[in-house]
Amino acid sequence: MNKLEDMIHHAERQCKARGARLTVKRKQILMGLIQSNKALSAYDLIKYCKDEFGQTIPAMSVYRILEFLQDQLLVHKLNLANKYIACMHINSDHNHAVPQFLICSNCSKVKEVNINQSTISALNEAVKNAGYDLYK
Amino acid sequence: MNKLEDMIHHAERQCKARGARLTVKRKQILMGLIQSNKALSAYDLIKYCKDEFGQTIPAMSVYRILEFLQDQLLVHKLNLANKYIACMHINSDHNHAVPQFLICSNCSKVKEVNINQSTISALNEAVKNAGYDLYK
DNA sequence: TCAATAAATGATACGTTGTAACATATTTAT
DNA sequence: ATAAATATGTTACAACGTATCATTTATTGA
Repeated sequence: MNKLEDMIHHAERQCKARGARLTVKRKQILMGLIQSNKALSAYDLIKYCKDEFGQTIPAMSVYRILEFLQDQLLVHKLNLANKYIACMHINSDHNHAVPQFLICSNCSKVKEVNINQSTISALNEAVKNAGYDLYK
Repeated sequence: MNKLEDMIHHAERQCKARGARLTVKRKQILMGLIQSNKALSAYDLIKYCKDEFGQTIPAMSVYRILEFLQDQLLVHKLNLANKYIACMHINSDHNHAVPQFLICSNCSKVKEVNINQSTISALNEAVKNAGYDLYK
């Protein structure tokens, strides 16, 4: 199986089903995120499109494309970092819970996990009982 | 008990023990991080010092101060985001394991957790067995 | 088919963030 | 008190993010 092709194909059908268009450039950006397998900045993706497809896409367009991909639930934005990662559930039919990320402070590895609200609450409670507060 | 004062006091003794100086400005930056209780950017801290102490600290100085505070194990840097948080263990004597952060993709809440290497390895293994790769 | 409309992308300009290089001030030690 | 070390300031610039307006490309309906 080719995971990349699978995911792109699934993304196309998902867009079509919503009456949205997965244009060439949008597809390229999405491919960049899927292939890189890590969180990328908009400018990382500009570089990727330049290197990979010889396409010079202006920053503004990349930001708009990323916004579009988020709306289509194909991409997550890490607000803290202004970086983006492909949703790991693109080609599955999981329901999209609130995504959370484990981020290594050394190497910036990111692990997407879905944690349901009750678990979050429990964690909150446990931390509080231990005499700490969650960073907010 | 006053948590802030405790932590500052502990930080001062810790610096002195290492032959380092916790100057006024360094203390102010550290206080900002402790009080805010969340991850801050250098420019957030410039604003904090301006608002709180009427101090105008140049960006360069803030970056250097943050580097110093990291060296003293008083502050963590979230490399992915170029933001900084006070180490939650400033006034305890826990040994400093590799810090990890749970970051909410919506509101940017950050939870610092210490996970030992064997747990990380186990997580890695489990994820792999499930047919996924950790984002890197 | 072809104008009218909507959707997508491009260009320009500017505010914010991060850092390198060099200069000054402050502290420490002799 | 002076030299050396430490801490902070200044300037200039590169990278990142976005608002505004302009242009191109796709879709629709007579």
